[in-house]
Amino acid sequence: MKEQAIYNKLKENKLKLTSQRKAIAIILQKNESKFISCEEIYDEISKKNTKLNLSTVYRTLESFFQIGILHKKITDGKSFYKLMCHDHHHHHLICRVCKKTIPFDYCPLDELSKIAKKYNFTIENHQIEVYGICSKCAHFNLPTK
Amino acid sequence: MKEQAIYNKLKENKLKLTSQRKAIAIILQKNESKFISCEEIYDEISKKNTKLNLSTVYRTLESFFQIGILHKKITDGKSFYKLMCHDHHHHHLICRVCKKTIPFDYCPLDELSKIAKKYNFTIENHQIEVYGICSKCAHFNLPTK
DNA sequence: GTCAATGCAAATCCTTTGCAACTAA
DNA sequence: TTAGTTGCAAAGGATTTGCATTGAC
Repeated sequence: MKEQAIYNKLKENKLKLTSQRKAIAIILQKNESKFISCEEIYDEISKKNTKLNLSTVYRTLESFFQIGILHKKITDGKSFYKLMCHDHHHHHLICRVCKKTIPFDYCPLDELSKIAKKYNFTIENHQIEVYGICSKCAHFNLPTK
Repeated sequence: MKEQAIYNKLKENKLKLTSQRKAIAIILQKNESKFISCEEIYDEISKKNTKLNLSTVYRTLESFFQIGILHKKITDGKSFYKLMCHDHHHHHLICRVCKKTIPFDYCPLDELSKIAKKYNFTIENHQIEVYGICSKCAHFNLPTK
């Protein structure tokens, strides 16, 4: 998702384009390929230029999420966000060391729908996540936690 | 998982069988088909008979989880647990209203493994969860959040 | 000018921890 | 007897909130 696309989305949703939101959007873009936490974003911005408050980061990420430009994901009781690449539907391989995500197209939704139908269950959404170690981190061989 | 099986597991792992752990095991069994939170377990026990402390519940569930008799799952920054039915590998349809889980056998792990191989990614575990509304809750028609 | 967004500090929610007292084995 | 468990109260981490001030439109 490009910077301009983000700004347009904000406008569409009547959210003002503040300097803080710009800064956050830029960090999100830089990390387009991985989930990052509020704190990481906060640190990366405040160690450089602009001053901003942690709660602003929380509020901003939450509104970005609500207008549909972010993926959100909670691990170990902590929230992580990632820019939508609003292309096609996909799922991820997620490296537990570097947190990088590798998207893949495969999705067994047809199969899942059949199963749901059998139980009269109405699917609203689904999550398929494959955790492990990416090739670059393979040599670290860190313990699971 | 039966009560006795739980007690055996405790013994195997040199965990003492205390009255608190018994009480917690019983509640877990009563709720075998759904994920429940520490607080729910705590409430259900303390409103009746035995007195016990919330931190005991936290500690107990965590050790139960560590010896492999519980599934753990974090939603909205809150932990939920559920007894393992230590049968075969499976995934769940999860009702967002009543939190009930419907297990199903289908698992596309072969397909996921192929994908992982392509990226030299080593799979450690995977999660497939299908959220929605079960047939019993269908008429509630509650908003997503 | 107006209303939304921000900073700040305090509050909240869930969970963990230190330690002394207790209890299953 | 004694190591593992518990209760209690206090601490911790992540996130949220109230409110006065600021800033985008």
